[in-house]
Amino acid sequence: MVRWEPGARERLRTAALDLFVSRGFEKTTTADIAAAVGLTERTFFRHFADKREVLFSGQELLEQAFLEGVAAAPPDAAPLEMVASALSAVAPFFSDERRAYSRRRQTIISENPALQERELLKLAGLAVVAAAALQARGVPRSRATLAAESGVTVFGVAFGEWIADGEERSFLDIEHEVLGELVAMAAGPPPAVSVLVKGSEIDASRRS
Amino acid sequence: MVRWEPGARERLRTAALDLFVSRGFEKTTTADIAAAVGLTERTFFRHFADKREVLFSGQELLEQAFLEGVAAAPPDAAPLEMVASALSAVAPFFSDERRAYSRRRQTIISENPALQERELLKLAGLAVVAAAALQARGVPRSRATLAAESGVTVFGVAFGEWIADGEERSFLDIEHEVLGELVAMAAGPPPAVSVLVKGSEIDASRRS
DNA sequence: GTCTATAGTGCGATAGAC
DNA sequence: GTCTATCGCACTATAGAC
Repeated sequence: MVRWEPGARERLRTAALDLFVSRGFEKTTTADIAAAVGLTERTFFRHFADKREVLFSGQELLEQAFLEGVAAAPPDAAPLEMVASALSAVAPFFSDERRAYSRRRQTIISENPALQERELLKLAGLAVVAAAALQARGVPRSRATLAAESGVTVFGVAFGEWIADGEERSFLDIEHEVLGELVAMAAGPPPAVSVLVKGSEIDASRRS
Repeated sequence: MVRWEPGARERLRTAALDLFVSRGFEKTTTADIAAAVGLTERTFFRHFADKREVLFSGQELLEQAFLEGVAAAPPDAAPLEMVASALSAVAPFFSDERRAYSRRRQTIISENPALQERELLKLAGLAVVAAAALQARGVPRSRATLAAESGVTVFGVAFGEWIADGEERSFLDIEHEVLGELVAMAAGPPPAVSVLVKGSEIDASRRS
């Protein structure tokens, strides 16, 4: 007789999501989750730093794909092209078979501010590693940060559309459509932007 | 003799920051903070929903300024021009006198992931209200979201530069420089982006 | 204002795999 | 023997219920 079944991590993850769906996140205790797979609360915390983290595994894989995407862009690629490449590289994670699971998971997250916080932190982490990768390819710091954050914004908006009710386009298609929209938006207005501050009109345009 | 001194909220806020700076965020308990201003832990929680929130008051004012900025843009303004206007509208919050305080506060936040999470949630909230304001001015949902998120990205990057060591430019100047960089970056590469997915080159360009 | 549930930590003990 | 996963227990702080 084995003292412990293998794959405790995975079992905890699936049990947690099931419990969150049926009872809600806050009404599920870490002890509940552990008990559901025949483990103790203490063991839960050896696998996950905190209760929320059980919903956010696999982040490292996303980051890795993002990095590989940046690296895969052609040598003379502009920052936004590297970002586009990174976006393409993560698309395989969001296959049609995964869409139902993602929707279930996102329902839980959208109901809990604490989980939204964690999600935002993970996205921010993605931007940080992407920015580092862009810098490593010679993009200046400020521009690398901006490009990486924009990429993550596109990723987030695309994800939101991908799991929307009735949506059937592929994640990759949506990503590139959103990226195209971002580029079009930025290209739209003239570089010199005239704005209103406290009622008085000023010229806020800059040439660097 | 007064039964309680006025301005409990403010006193709690300043005492909290002082304690966080001297002892660190995690080693400061909510009871410590309350005791420092002669109140009970229970009172602390009547003023702030949780321990982290004590560092994030005044968010409503920022949101309001952002909204007013969007509203102040000319009737025919493009989405990014409304965003530029919103960015200008929040600049007065970040005067030179405030810079030292902002640096102190940010040091604490950057040392604590839990605080970063809260900060990200607040920024996301800013994007949500801004997106709603843009939609109210006729910008389509997807584009409004994208513009609002980009605006918040610019705000965040600008804030990071504003509190950087040795930085002396005004917040408004930095904001518009960063916005200009975003526009330049988007204008740079051609709309058709060729990317690599899993080793095989594909054409990911889209014309909407 | 008091009481209590839950999250999360520290440390020691145990049991199997190698 | 070492390494790793588990358990058990005592403990604090947060946060919400009463």
